[in-house]
Amino acid sequence: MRVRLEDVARATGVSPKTVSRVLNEEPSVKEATRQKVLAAMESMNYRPSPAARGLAGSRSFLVAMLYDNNDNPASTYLAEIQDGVLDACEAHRYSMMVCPLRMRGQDFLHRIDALVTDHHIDGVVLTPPLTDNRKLLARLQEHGVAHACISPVRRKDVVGVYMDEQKAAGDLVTHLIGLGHQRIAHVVGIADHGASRWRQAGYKAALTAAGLAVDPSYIVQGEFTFGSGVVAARQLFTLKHRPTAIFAANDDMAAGVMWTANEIGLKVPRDLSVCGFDDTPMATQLWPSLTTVRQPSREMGRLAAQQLLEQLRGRGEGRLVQIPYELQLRASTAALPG
Amino acid sequence: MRVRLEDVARATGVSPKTVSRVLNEEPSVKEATRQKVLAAMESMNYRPSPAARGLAGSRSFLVAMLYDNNDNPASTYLAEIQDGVLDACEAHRYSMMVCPLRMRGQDFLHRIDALVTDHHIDGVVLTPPLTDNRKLLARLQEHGVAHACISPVRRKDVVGVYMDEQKAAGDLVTHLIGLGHQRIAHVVGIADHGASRWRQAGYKAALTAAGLAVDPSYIVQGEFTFGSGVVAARQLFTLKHRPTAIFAANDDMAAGVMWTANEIGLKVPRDLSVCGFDDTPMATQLWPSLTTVRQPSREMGRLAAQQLLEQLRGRGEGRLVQIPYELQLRASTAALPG
DNA sequence: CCGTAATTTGACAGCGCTGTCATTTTTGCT
DNA sequence: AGCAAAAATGACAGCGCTGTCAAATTACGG
Repeated sequence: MRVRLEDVARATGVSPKTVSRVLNEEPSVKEATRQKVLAAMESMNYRPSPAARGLAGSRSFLVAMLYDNNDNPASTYLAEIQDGVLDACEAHRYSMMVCPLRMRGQDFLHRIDALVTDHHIDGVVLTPPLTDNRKLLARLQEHGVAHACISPVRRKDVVGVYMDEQKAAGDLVTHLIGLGHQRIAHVVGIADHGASRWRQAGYKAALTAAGLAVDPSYIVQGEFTFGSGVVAARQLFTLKHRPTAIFAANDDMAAGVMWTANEIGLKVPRDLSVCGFDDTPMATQLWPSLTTVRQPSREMGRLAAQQLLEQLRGRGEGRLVQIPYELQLRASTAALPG
Repeated sequence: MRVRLEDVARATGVSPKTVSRVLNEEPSVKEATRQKVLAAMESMNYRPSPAARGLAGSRSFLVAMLYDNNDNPASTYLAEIQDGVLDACEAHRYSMMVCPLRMRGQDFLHRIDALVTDHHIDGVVLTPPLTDNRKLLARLQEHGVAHACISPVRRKDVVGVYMDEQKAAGDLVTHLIGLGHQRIAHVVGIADHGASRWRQAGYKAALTAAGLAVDPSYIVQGEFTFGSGVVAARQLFTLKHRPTAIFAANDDMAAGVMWTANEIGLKVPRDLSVCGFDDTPMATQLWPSLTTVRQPSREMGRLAAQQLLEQLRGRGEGRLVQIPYELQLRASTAALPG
């Protein structure tokens, strides 16, 4: 049979309530009692029932990881974040649910409501592009559900992690400029994702800082997919003055660009430098290997969840942590010949 | 405030127990009553509390998706399966937990115990290579936890989905033979994974069927990773009679092979045909695009979960479904010149 | 050594649902 | 119409825990 809190109480000679107090790390328990109870829990291998705790108490010890299922079909990026979130949850004895949201249409707000009323979720971790959705954030606020964001930029009043993507993108483009490139194109991500905005801003800032003009015909819209990278590249390759370098807003699109270069017989990096963003596993598996920006996704997931849990514990704790990025200079970028 | 079962009961003029019966689709409820209750549930927007149901009843409406975290760091393959499983769960109003298992050492069995005692899991979906682990299966049996497998081959007494991987691998190799190749090498996956065994068996069978000898020096061990593909390829490329075609047991290793071919200046498919297995997104993103076998992972996840849930509903229902595979003949394989 | 405040502990009800078993209603048949 | 069997419903306790509030214990100052 299952070991219950009551059993631990009997074994220790205290009331169930006291055991409950120890379990929940409430302060008003004498140290000696706490030790006795903890020892008994340990030796009896007591494991509290999440269902009972959720039903009786105000907390469910459940957090959800939310992601957009429309623009992110099964990416390694999300899988890594999930891994990190799961890690942090386990460390704090929380459970995690994953919750894909179809962000087209409005019914995704109902899913939030369902999560909150059905499962009494204690908090959520938001991944881009959900972090950019005002309505979503507002609804969470309404429900009083704590949330942490994995965001491309700093936000006030929000805990989680962020990376200075604009600066990272800028550094990448500056690197290209340093290699002698002047005609540098940019493949933008999905328009209303913050990530697209900030990466593009970094691209423009770097050009401007180097005294180069921002040529609108060198900026083409993509949608973060391999296919959209192909389309964008084809468009860029028809330009009279073909770019000598292309910065794609993520690795998938960069892969599309490289694929298209192959298709029309351009040699990377001899004829064209290419760089991406994210450092997905693919980056090192492409030939030539892809210059990109490393996002430590797993770690970001872990940290975001950790901040969330900290906030849940202390109500008010939990910070917005900045994650350092790291340029990965690989074989897909090279000095402009001549 | 929350709408409870009792509220629905009061509104309908029946006892709570009857509403419970309707909720759980128990047979002994008069059709008229059922309709009344369902209508009330609908109009009051009643949503049962999973915590209460789990605590009071014998079912938790929770299934877990188990995967091996050691040999599968955040793959798209698993992400797609997870997506499918989640899909099926939602359709049946079940919740899903994800549960990575470190299959080295024995403590992963404790994690199973924990899942069962803590969360009262109703069933689990097993992904390879967990499906090959006898101890794991035995432990699940012990706990009386239903499970569905996503397996490379047919198994008796197990529900889930399977694909005839041996035949698929055979077809792929037969295709190479048809293109005129005779020196066909094989990069094997992790030794104790069923998938490795069956794919290798298919490779050998196809050679034998075509009257070709199986040359042990053409069979090299890999471990399903890109890096191991690189290592394997380097080894194969040092052979006196270099193979003209390489069948890698999955796409990642095939990518490694292609990368290495690039490295030493071999042109694919002119100098070397390469094929993989799985049809991950990468397959179409490589240059040249990779010939491989399509595994409909998402669908497999969905179906496996569906069979599991069917079994849970009917206790005894639930089948082992065969999934058809599909050869994807792409640019990485070509006829042997001369 | 006593009174008062602070600390620590416990009694008890109840979270929202389901299992068990008793009770009522309906059905089928003579 | 009348009876046994089957079908439908309900009463009630309790799943394992926590919130509330009261009781017991300890600490402290004079």
